[in-house]
Amino acid sequence: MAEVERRIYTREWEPGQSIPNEADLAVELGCARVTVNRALRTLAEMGLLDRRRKAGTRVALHPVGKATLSIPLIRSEIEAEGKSYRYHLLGQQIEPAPAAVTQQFALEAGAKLLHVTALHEADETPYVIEDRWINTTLMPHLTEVSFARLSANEWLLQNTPFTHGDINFGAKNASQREAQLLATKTDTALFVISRTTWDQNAALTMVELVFHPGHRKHTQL
Amino acid sequence: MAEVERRIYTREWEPGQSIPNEADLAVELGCARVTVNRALRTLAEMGLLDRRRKAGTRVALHPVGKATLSIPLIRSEIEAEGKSYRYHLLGQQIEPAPAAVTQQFALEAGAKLLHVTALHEADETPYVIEDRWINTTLMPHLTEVSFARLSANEWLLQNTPFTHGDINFGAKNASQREAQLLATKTDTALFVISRTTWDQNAALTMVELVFHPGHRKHTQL
DNA sequence: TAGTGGTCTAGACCACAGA
DNA sequence: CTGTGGTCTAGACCACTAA
Repeated sequence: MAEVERRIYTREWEPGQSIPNEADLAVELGCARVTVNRALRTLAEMGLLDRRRKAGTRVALHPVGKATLSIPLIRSEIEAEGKSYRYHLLGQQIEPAPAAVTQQFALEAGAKLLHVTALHEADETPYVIEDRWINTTLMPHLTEVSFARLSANEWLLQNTPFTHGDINFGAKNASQREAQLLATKTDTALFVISRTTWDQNAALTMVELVFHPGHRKHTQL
Repeated sequence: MAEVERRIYTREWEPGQSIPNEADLAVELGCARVTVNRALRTLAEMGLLDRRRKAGTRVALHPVGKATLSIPLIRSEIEAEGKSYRYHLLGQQIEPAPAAVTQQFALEAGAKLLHVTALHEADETPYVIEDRWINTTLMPHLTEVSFARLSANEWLLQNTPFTHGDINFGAKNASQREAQLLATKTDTALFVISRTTWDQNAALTMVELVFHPGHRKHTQL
């Protein structure tokens, strides 16, 4: 793997260029084909190579960045920064959901769903607002859980298996209420993460996380 | 792999629980140990398992989301949406860099560096502002390249090998100039990606991408 | 120190997709 | 049709680290 990486890096193998097949490389490098396969597969996952059956392996044209973002619990995220965590439930009620939500959940317009809003604090200062809709038609027992102590974020992650999710990163101007909760001015630019979590084909929950001003999500390439 | 995934998913193996070791699993499932290893390694990469030598393999406590974001060329990103791409160079000059930049580049304050600003358009409407500083002390030949036709984004990605990068996602209120370029109002919340690219220990380039209002970066979990 | 995952080998068959 | 990567096997030694 190191040798192949070296050849790519030194441009001995140029971007777009086809490299020898696994069998040949194994002979040349004096190792088993499985070993070559493992190395090339890993490099392909890293985005340095493009592999296709029959067509062979090529050096990726654009060393396309693949950033892996970890999406931890909000509590873990805050504690990882060495700050104290505090949680306030702002509201938990069954109410008619907006169209954007019922549509994702494949329910008729105006269906009543569980709506949970909460504020997470780091070192006694507002960190993020959690605004969540939960599809109680799939999880009716959830109407009896109180999120006063344990956040919905945490409860769901620990108790609800899911198969996949959609995430959107964006920005929005703070509404009056958001500004108040996050101790900032109306219209301040806030970083927003929206997430929908699915189990098979059914949407379980949608959440919007509105972060305090200046918050940045960091990752490595 | 499917069988292990099933056991995790059905809670037959609960979060935090230790699962049999590779050798035992191989016997139980009637396959070779390497095959078990491959499966468990993949599941660990997906975040479903935690593996440690001697300590064994456990079901991950928090099915921690790992979203992989692809960071493509801006042109590719726009063309992938089926829109036409257009590029305008706004400025390209050697000038004293702000402290935040010289610090990252490990240069003395006030060092003169190449500063490139450009606007990328999708379907004739502003898409993103690219504001870039390039460490010309490492790439002196770059002072002679014109980015009038080909964006620095594209040129660098194709010509400059790098080992790693830092990415930050955030939000900012549009400055007057940004608002004008993106055809919006001052103070509108804009989604921002900042990236620093490194070769070994040396920072090559820093770029801030300020997207048009409403832009969202999407990915799957 | 011993148990676990990490990695390698030589050989084999298969599935896919380009030519 | 056929070359390529995808995957599997049985067996082996090693490196790390928790007990």
